[in-house]
Amino acid sequence: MGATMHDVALIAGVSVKTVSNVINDYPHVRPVTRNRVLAAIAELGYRPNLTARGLRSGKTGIIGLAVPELRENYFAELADSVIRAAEKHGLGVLVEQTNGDRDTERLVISGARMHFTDGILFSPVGMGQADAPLLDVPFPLVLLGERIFNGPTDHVTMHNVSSAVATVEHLLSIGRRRIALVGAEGDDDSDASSWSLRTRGYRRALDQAGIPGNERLVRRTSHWNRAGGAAAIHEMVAEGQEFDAVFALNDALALGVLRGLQEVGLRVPEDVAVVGFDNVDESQYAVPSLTTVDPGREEIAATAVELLVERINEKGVKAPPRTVKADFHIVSRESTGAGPVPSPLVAATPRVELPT
Amino acid sequence: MGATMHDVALIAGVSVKTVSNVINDYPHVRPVTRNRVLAAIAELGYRPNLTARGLRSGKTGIIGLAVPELRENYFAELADSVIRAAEKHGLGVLVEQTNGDRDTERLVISGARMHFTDGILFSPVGMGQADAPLLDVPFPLVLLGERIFNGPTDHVTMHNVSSAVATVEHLLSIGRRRIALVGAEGDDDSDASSWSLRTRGYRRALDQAGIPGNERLVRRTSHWNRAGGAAAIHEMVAEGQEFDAVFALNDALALGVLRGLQEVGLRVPEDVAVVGFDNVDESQYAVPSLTTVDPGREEIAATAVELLVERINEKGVKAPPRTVKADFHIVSRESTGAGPVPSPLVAATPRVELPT
DNA sequence: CGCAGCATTTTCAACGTTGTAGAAGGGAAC
DNA sequence: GTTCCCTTCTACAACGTTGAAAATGCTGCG
Repeated sequence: MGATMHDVALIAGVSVKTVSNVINDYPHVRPVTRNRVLAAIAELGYRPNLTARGLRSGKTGIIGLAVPELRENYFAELADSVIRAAEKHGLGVLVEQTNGDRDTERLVISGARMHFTDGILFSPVGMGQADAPLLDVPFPLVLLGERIFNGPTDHVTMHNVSSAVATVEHLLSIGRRRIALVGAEGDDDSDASSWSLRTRGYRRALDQAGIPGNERLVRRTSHWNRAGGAAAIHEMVAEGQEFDAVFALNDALALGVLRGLQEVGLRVPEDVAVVGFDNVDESQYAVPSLTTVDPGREEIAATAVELLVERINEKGVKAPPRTVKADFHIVSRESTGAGPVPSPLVAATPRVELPT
Repeated sequence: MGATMHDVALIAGVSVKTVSNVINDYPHVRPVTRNRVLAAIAELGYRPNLTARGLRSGKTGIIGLAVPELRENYFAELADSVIRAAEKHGLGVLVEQTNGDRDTERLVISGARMHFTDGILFSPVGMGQADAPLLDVPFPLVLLGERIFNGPTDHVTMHNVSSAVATVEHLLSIGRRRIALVGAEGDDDSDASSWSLRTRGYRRALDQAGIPGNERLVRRTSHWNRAGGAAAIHEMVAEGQEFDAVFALNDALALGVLRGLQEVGLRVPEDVAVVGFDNVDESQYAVPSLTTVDPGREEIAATAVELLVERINEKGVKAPPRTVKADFHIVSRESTGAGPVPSPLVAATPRVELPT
């Protein structure tokens, strides 16, 4: 197919190593020689074979990103940010979809398909805390999300509890007292999943405000999508529950909540204020625009890539695993009564936490 | 880092080639030997080095996908489909973002960063028909979209004109006569861009119905996003234009149109029916749910991957470039009067899908 | 017993690149 | 003039794998 270094060397009348030296900016090459080589490269349209280079160097310049599904807005936007962050390090990103399926996730980190990559950013959804030992893999791996804590790898996550506290405080500050939570996944919020952590923040904020919790206002949903959010509203209304605010555990749920409220004739924010979580692009275009928690997606992506690059470059160093939590803020929009201009509200806390 | 074939050979007491033979299921290996090798592989946790394999074989098993931005729903969903299609062929997908920038797009197909891939799926937005010659690259390339036709490569695209005709016919069939178009990008629709083709379909359908076109109802927008769609509505209303339907050239615009209509107090679909284009996931959850053209994204992705795989595997064959257009259908939902429950629908060519 | 025919395994070279070692050439210092 | 150093360039080997071809050993048959 393409010309090789050998062809270039032949035309330029030098050794292949000299061609290599020119390409890699080795200092001791005479300008005359350099130009001759560059001319030959141009003439042949030569491009270095990255596979061969990768074999020599032991690196490919590619990192893997394993997420559930790109059609979920949050992960598409995360991938977008990761690709941009990786580009700054000169890295390409190979995207793998796990569908949130535990077996697929395990396959991905088994390295079965990922051996072309220098390391992997992994956002599990199907695997849980019990699978933590499986993360002890022989290649650089950075964990994203909330499914597994205190694993053997670096971990980038968000302030789930404190941002949920801040969210509820925001709702309290605009006078709401009967605040529903939409998106619980069970009755036991003692684990470290997103829903549990955010639910604990919700309960803590109510406690601190001296407001008695109402378990009828803590709604489970079959899925974290718009249908789930809308269904939760219909259920609560059918039961005759009274509420003046909804904290949805992600934006997709919140958008469904907005739809559900419209369908039952409740006004937002006059009758019910709504807050989501994730700050996906879409939230700012909803009707009304959606107040939401920006969990620091850009920062999460940039940090994750940086940690991975460090692990890749200092392979020998068996430094202890690090955990980083991104700063969050609440983006206040129409669904909680803010004007059309978004205004950041609450800011966050320390970033690096050492392993416990 | 990892164990090599050589290590396995040493432990199993065979040559490296025998290890290779076991791994590649070469038939003439004694079961005893095979088992010994497999045991050694298991013991060492050996994984073949794909880089070395790639160097030998000249292939990497990775294809590139170059799209504008993953945060645009359509491209996220396209990437999702492409990754799934590629997986069926045992291929990984390296995703590159061009931001729709012409120079970045040219860089991507120059092969500067993509040399690790066996071929590229390329969805240009910044480049245009004039850049067609640049697509004559020395590696397999499959073109997606409408920016460039009759180029030197395989091309997968959609039925822009006829699906736009069908869309307008759908609006006519429910009694609408003053149909606005939102998303034009200029006055000259003679080129082959998405907007031009769809706009020509719009005009043709009106012509065929004997309805005089009203250029005041053909609206340009700064961007194909929700803000652009909403702004177009506000402008038309401010100008006092009368219209009973809107054909938005993509779903993002259509969602903005829905918002704009609500803001000015027009009901959908009673006062104004709305149709979008793309059938992104989001469209089915809008309020009201959005009637839209499904341009056959799944089929486009699967076809594009297949064409690329063929080119990769028959590299010598300089077969003439092929063009494939995916089947489309119109998905009828609430924004044109379809109820939430499957109801009588207006047919479109060549297929119609019932609302979900 | 010798050899063809086959199953099994090995040796060798190659994919395209880069690190290591060192050779060739020129100039400065003695 | 000799020695030493510096610049510039080259030869060789190696990264881990696999195709081609050759080597080994066994079976059956004349």
